[in-house]
Amino acid sequence: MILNSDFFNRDSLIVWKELLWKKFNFIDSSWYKFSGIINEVEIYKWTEDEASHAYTGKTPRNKVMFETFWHIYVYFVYGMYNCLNFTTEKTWTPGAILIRSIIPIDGIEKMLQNRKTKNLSNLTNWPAKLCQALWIDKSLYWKKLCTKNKIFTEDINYKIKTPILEWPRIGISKAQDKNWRFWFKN
DNA sequence: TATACGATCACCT
DNA sequence: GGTGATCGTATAC
Repeated sequence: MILNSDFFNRDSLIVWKELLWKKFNFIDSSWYKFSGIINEVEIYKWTEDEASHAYTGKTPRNKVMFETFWHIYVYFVYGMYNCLNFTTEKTWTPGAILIRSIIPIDGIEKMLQNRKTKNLSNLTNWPAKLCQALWIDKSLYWKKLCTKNKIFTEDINYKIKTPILEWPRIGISKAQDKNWRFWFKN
């Protein structure tokens, strides 16, 4: 079952729980298919979250968080990396879930090529590595998560068996008291 | 118009 | 464990 607008049009603190163990699919411009199981996320939530890009208000970069849910928010960091987010929560309520890690399923050959590595365990297990492996960049900004756009999330009826771990988010200097990073071990 | 810095990673010791 | 790479964005002037 493909996850639709109703799935993302909810509180981020609810969406993340159901997003773990879902399958992320991305088919690139040459119809090459990538996919993987989402196993680590972080939540960025208005308005009480100082670490969120949306905290200080709407800007050209973050406006997709304000104006949509069920869409892609890609941003560029540290001069060389991209990070992938899904927007959540109703329009004008900016929320996003950062996809920090997936367990690769389809397209592993090309992921290895894109990342210039032979190390499987090092392939898609951090946000910027994930984008390198799948060649995700700002061209996906504001795309809707649906099959027509060849980028979507899918419920494949995995039952969560592994305990979910909560932890402070990574690489931020503000709002470190929030345990809004969630993941499970492979 | 100028400046400082970040939701990071790879490579070095 | 420490550091350099590298540039879009926000913010200050």
